[in-house]
Amino acid sequence: MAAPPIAPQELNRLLLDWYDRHRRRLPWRAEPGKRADPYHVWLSEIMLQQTTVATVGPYFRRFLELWPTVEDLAAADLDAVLHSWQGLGYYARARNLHKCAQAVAGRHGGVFPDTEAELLTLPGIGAYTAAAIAAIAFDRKATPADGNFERVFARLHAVETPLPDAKPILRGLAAALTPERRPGDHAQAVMDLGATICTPRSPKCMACPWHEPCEARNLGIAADLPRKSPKKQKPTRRGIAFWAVTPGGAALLRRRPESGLLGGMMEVPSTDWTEADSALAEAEAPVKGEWRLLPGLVRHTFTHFHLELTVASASVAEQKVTDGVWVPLDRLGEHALPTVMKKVVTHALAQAGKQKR
DNA sequence: GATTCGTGGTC
DNA sequence: TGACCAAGAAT
Repeated sequence: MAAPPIAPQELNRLLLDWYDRHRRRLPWRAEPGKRADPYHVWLSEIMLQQTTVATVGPYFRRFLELWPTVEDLAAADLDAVLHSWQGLGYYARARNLHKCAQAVAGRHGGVFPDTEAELLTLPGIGAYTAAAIAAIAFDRKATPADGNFERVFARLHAVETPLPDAKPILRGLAAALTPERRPGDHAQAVMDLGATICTPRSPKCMACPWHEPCEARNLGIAADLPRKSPKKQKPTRRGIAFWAVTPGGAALLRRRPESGLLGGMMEVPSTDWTEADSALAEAEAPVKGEWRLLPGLVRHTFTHFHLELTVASASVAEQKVTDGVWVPLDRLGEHALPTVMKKVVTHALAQAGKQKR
């Protein structure tokens, strides 16, 4: 049984009417009817990539305190940017953020380009983010097809093709509904709908402005869409982290390579992380010492593997190291430590402290 | 086109 | 407890 036909204009009227009444107040949004600051929109969109609104809030506010304009951000040290980004994850975003700020400050005199095509040329801005900035900051007709869009339109049209194969189909369906009038509000309306009503689990269909025309709801399969292709299971990698502390109370950290996993962030030196069992390999330690394995494990899960780190500890004299820096324990907070390394530090301090007593 | 890239919350 | 999930981009 096909759902009763409904004109695109009517769908859009229902959506915008709902949005005007239920619009979320978010730190990066302008007051109703006003144009948002493109710098704020860009910064928020980068932070929001694969990251929840609740997590982004404090980071967004902190970045604006530290760097009120894109030119301030462009003039900052990359280390300072990475440090402020610590805990947000996907650290390539922070490196590209800095690059992008420098491009905007340099090429455009601190003014963001206002077309999708130009935005797309900037570092860290892909198809989604270019469309989002064009629509939200400049009210241009663009379709930022994020996960919310995919879920909402998969349900509205009962698309049963699993993701990611369904992406181009869903993007087309969304684009067909993008209006000439208020395209920015339209985009934010779909996102708000996806975030608050058309949620992944237990969608609140009774409160949805598209309750009547939604094909998936009419079929009773709204909560089952979008379907997704099965994911590969994550392997477990293991390694030894070397916690070296001097009598003066300084620990050895080192900077990770600029690209790849946790690129540019600081770490407790460790062996490679491999799927093979890891024995205490003193030859791989960053400095010589009487290394002892601490009890327990540090567990952490990345996007595509589980990690189990065993921490080895040694008390050593402060010495020159080719690759690393000695950091006083009370100044660890000044360095850009990803969450997994904060876990290592916490575990090392707790267990090594116990041993001493 | 498939992989690589974090983290915290939720059920 | 573990798998899934979140306003994706780069390679």
